[in-house]
Amino acid sequence: MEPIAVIDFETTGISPGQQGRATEIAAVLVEDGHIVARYQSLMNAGVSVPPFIEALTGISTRMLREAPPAAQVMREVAAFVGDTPLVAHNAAFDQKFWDAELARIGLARRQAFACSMLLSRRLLPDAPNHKLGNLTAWAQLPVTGQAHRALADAEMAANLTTYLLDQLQTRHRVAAPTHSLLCALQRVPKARVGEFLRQQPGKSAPCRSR
DNA sequence: TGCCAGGCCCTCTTTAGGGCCTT
Repeated sequence: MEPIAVIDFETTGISPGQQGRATEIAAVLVEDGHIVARYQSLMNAGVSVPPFIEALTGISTRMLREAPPAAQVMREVAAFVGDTPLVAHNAAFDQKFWDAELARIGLARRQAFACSMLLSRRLLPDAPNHKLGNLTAWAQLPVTGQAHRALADAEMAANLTTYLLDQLQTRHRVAAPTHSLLCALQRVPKARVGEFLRQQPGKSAPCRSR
């Protein structure tokens, strides 16, 4: 599969705007199932961190005061990612902040987002739920650090995405899944996932027992 | 004044409602 960039934001709220700004971002580049590069930074958008968010993330207003400006961080992470296709867990959330923070510095997103949460709902229906931390534990993937910090969550989402790609290849015998396939799969109604996967071209031969 | 995210997904649904998931 082509390289992908998995990103994760920490923010002051649930939606961009006056009450919602990014406080931290991480991006990891994944090639051939391995994380090959990492970017992580707190960012100072001139906002205060609500007590609930500080308790959740450990990120305080004082930490942000000492962080580089949000505009500088977004320019750096946008350059780090380039045109690499994007992935995030519950990508609708991260996409909103990615687009909003880029717009503040006059930039626009150039690539599509795939969502590891929508994909896990389709490919891991037996999981007890689809929270990132719980999926990581359920699939016995590595614990990458403190949950609700951007780099740890981005690495967990990257590991989960690699796991989902492995499921596509070994369980569903899709020979060469692409980011475009992930974007299409996440929009397929759950009841039609099996039919969709059976129709994929380039499937490898069925496994034969010895 | 009152509201305050929003798309996905399931079901005791479809002329709707509520939980999930992200911070």
